[in-house]
Amino acid sequence: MATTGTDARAIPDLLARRGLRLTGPRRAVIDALIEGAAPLTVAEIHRRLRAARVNLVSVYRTLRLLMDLGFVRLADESRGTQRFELAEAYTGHHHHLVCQGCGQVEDVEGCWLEDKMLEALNRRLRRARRFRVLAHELKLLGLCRGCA
Amino acid sequence: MATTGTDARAIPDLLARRGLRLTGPRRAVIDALIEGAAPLTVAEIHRRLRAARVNLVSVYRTLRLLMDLGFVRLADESRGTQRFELAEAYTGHHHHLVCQGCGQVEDVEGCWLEDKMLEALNRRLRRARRFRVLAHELKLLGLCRGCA
DNA sequence: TTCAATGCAAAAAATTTGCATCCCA
DNA sequence: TGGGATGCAAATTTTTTGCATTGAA
Repeated sequence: MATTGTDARAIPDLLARRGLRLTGPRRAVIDALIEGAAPLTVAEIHRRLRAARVNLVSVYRTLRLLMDLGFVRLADESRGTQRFELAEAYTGHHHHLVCQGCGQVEDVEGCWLEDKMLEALNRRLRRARRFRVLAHELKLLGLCRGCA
Repeated sequence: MATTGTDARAIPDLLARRGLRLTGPRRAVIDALIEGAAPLTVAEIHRRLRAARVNLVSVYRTLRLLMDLGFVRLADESRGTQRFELAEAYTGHHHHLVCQGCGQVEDVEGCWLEDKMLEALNRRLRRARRFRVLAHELKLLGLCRGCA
């Protein structure tokens, strides 16, 4: 996981400051996202939390909450199931390597898209399509070590 | 839809040439993908086919078949449900505008990523991560006309 | 005519909701 | 202690599978 940006370990405090309760399941889900080195599915998070005996439904509910608060985002799911990761404020801007063999997703730090190109593209889409670009995602598809 | 590349109307013939049967549901799904100006969900395709009385299961099975044959690809689903579009051989290389308001997906023709940048990136990932890049997807997230 | 393809029903997988109980603030 | 959060069960939604029937070649 890219480690630029704010420290995600502050998220529990931010939750508390908003008047929300800091419970075991919530701490556990946040920890799993911090420790996970890449976007995780609900099932993967739940599996990592089996020691904490957290209910699957609580994983779903906590992720929804963290999404609504902007701490977590949906990192594009490559086959059917959704994958979640910390918001870019915590991970830093990065992109994804998606293995077409096993479906695993890895992060790649940084961004290779040139600002000038992005600006020109945004202007053009704003004018020609009336679409306002707010963010971008680049996904590199291919084969990982194991699947090559 | 970008219209560079081979004519997708040849797909039925290609199916037949492979010894597969050209049935009503298959023609209908292919037509829907050709006429649809952007990646479509199974539900959207099924809705467009209600006049032809095609079973939902046949939509799923036909899409799977077309995927396996390389005529169709999974265009990244932005929220839960998968979206399908014709392979790049038929649509031409393009990227997607995804509205964060309504979830609708539009195509943008062409590619603004520079070849040199892509090549450098591929070399670097091959060396540093042993990941072999075969394709890329760029998604521009924002707000469409209606949702702005 | 024949066997692949379809439709219907039902199973499986993924996600959400209702409600009684629990426990953080 | 009170009300938000959890867990369990059950409902929804999305996708897949089994099997008898149909229809394209």
